[in-house]
Amino acid sequence: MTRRTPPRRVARSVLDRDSPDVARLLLNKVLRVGPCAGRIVEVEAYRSDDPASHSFRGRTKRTEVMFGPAGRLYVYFVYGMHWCANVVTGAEGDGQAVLLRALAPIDGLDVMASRRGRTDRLAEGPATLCQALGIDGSFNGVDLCAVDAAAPAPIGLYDDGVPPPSVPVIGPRIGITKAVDVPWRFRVPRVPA
DNA sequence: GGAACGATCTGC
DNA sequence: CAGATCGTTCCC
Repeated sequence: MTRRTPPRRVARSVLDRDSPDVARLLLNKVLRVGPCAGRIVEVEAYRSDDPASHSFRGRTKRTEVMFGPAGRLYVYFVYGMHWCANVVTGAEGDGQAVLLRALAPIDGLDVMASRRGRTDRLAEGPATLCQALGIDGSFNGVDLCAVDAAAPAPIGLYDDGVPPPSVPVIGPRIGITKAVDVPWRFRVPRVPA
């Protein structure tokens, strides 16, 4: 993937809208955590009026960040061993987020490979993505749209000029048991060349 | 206080 | 296809 423009941070205003819309916009954006970076190629949208969402049952200690302002990272622990990361979207109080499901690695491949214990499929799946980038609970709530001194490592969401796909692959979300037919998973299609 | 259940991944 | 493994949530 050729970088077309110098990377610049994604503006918070881009994220301050409905998560299914933000989900499409996040495709092909770049997430950087320390020395590692990758292009976002698969995401899922969640909303508070959505039975599959953590925010569906209202504000709790865990979902506090999800109800906060757009642009922060919502990190949660699941299945007793995995971390998953979301970008919070919408207005403060909305309880919306976009789950990051897969990245195409750009920088820090060696670090990612070391953390993953393998050299292929470095960031395919929400939990492996977090493992590859070193994202854990200490990253919960960090701001992706500005330098966050409280973050465990330099982190941010960037636009390097590569636009979202005009026609993303759309499908149902993975691993949920409610609202299983809602088509809020979005993926960058495999490009012809 | 206790139990059920995950927005998953890996290896068999 | 089942096991790993534990925080969060909800019910008694």
